[in-house]
Amino acid sequence: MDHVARIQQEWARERPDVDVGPAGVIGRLHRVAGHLTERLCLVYRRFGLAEGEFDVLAALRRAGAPYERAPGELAAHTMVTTGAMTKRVDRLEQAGLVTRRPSESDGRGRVVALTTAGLELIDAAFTEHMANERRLLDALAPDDADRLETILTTWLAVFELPVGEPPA
Amino acid sequence: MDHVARIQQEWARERPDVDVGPAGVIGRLHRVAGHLTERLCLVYRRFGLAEGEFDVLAALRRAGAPYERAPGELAAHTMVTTGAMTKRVDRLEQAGLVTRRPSESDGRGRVVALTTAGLELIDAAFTEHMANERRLLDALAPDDADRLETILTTWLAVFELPVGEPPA
DNA sequence: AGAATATAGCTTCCAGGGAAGATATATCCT
DNA sequence: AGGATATATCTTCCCTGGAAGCTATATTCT
Repeated sequence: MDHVARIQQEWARERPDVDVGPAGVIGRLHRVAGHLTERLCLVYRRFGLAEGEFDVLAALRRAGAPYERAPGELAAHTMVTTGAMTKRVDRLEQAGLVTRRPSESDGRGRVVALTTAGLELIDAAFTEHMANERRLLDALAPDDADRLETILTTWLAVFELPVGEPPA
Repeated sequence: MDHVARIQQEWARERPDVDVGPAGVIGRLHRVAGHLTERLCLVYRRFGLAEGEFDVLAALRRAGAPYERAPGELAAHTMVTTGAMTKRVDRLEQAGLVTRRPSESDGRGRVVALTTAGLELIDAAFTEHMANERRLLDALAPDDADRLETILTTWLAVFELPVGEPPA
């Protein structure tokens, strides 16, 4: 009997007219996500990074050399608003991990780029980050992990590809 | 090919030395959780509530008549600090949905209680909230939903019951 | 009883993100 | 060409929560 099951039990007593079945899946999903985030942040912090900052450096690193992207692109990739991205880049620039310069092709645009220090930091942090995720996932049997990924992929598609992939 | 798969592909190109398999499950879990939160908040907002406020009212409602709990209890139930709870209760008190009075048995303690307006609001909101969760979950086949709950229960136990249930 | 410690809640300060608007540049249309 | 609209980013203000410390009350121990 876990925390979520206790909550469901209380609702069943207080509101027997309502079906609280779905809260079992959704409640546990949120709690698992929260615990995972907490554990992942421990590794980020060892490198002096907050979660959002790690995300930005990772998005730049994934872009490949010369490790550059526009702020708007970064915002879209990391699911935050451009206002939040401005502040993240401010902090990373302050820390000497990225630079910001005007775009050559578009006077409105800026280019955010990893510095050498930023590249080295994210490469080291990412290696440990993935090892950390591996350890966390090892709590599940491999079959369960596969099945979980399949089901989540299905569910995610409902939110992110609601009318089918564009026909290319 | 969803967003998470694209990210994995980019990492595979840039960092072929690292196994990015676990990011498939963990990344999708976080994204699904984020989308669910967004959808759930839409219902809360229809009742003028933020997520945290809904959680507090729900915790009070689940307690059963007379719908009272100590702030510290509420904080533990909803996984926030007592400082955050003080401010949530401030807002709910301001809105006339809860009252706050000194505890009779412990001079240090306070008792937070639903008002009639608070009780009516959370009962109406909870009914719609569960219908909303049901709709969201209906995107999955019933078998998948069951399997998902089972796997998440296993995983959650690793975080919340690390050394086994207390022997009662 | 009286001192030391523990507990409950609150206050203060700070960090992070969202929303809306401001600014500068680009593009489109006549 | 020139005005209207669109786009990219930044700025400002606000909301929420965390961390640490404060105050009042309880409890424990001598």
